[in-house]
Amino acid sequence: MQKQEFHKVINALKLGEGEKVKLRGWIDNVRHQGGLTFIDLRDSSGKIQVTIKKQNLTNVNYEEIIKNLSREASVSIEGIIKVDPRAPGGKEVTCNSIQIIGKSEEYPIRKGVSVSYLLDHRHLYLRREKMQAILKIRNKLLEGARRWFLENEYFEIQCPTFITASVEGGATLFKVDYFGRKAYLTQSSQFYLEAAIFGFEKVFTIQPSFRAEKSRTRKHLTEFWHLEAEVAFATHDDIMEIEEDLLYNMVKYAVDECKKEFELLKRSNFEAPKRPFIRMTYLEALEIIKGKGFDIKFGDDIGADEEKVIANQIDRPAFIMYFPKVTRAFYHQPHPEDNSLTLSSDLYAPTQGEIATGGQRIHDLNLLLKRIEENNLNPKDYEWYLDLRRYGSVPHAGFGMGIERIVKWVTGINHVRDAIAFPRTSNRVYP
RNA sequence: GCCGCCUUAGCUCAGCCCGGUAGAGCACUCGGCUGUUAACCGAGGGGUCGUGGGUUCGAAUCCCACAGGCGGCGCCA
Repeated sequence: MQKQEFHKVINALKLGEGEKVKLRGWIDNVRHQGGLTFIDLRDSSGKIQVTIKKQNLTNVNYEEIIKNLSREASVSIEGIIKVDPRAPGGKEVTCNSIQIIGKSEEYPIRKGVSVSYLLDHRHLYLRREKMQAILKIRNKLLEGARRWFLENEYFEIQCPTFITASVEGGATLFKVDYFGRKAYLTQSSQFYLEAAIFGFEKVFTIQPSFRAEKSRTRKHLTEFWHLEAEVAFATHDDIMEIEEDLLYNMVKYAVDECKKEFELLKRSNFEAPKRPFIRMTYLEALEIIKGKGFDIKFGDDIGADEEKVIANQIDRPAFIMYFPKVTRAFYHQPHPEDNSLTLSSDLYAPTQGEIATGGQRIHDLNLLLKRIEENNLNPKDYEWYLDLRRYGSVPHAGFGMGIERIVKWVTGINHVRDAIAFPRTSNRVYP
């Protein structure tokens, strides 16, 4: 298309009475009124009402053009800004000339359609204001994260999707046929990040992880975006401080940059979390949960109902520290004062629950081998990972955050599948 | 993997308990309307009631199986 000067809707709304505008975008809604037609014109920046009056059109005849003004048709228009209290937002465009760029068939997205219908039509639902707002906030959260990593001199590395060994012995991996060999889709880049710290020291990655669990919850996807970091010489305390500073700054950035989007989601009262974040031990968490009448004992995992107890009573993110060894994967560093505990923590967001997990990794070769055996795993599966402890091993720590869970928390939506453009769940790989 | 609910017009649902072969709203088509905000008013077209089997003179309706979807648990980020 020839390059032309068009206004963005957001800028058109700043102009005064009588100023000329050229706009292009999509018809969000249309209302015919005899010789008068209203369209809500939408572009990537917002919506504005355009009035098309029979006598004002210079380029085509009115009856001919309104036939093709269906929802989601793409159009370019020229007109004049008019201040009018009857228009949404107080301003509208009186149209002088209109051109249909692309006609639209009967648009399937309407009020009152079901959740599964919207998921089947996600490729079209994506253009609705609500989805746009969520994804813009997601975008700024990720931008905020990258800015923080850049300011703090981290190295961004990209890790493989095809892998051979599991990070968490237990979690279910997607199996793929790799030219006749068995391979899997990655569930975490942690081991690769650990390899990268020997040289880069502070590294991070933002890429998808895959879990072949048929989870039917509002917080699980089979393909989710995983923000992971690993830091040489860092302790468990250091890594919590890093998680806190990162999370605070990425949320603050999104809140500052997306005022309009938060307003649209009716979430203007959401603020960047207060600091410092809460730090409580696993044992303290158990006491709180017991206090609510739950029967839970040392060594038990914190289940969904128990997680809610904690999530609903915190006013800012909270670390739950020092999980028992029996609840954690083999690579976690034992607590120096209590060998049954680990130097690890889950990070909970208010009302949401777990959004990140981090901790200190075992850097001693013999201890790591011992833990592999205790977990009935085969050391041969972890040869290259063990190698990292053979050549200048250093204490180190890292964490992983679930991007969609953070988006869900920040935007207040009630399912992670709306926190990503094209969600993948156990029974959805389309569109 | 387990538990619960749902599946009837393009979409959202009513009808099912107490069996007699279907109805509303929205969308669509046509007509009307110069101030609508999910516009409105009038008319019209549109359904082998998820699939298979069973009971019955007769099944959307009762029974069984299967499939798909949604919600929750487990698992986790």
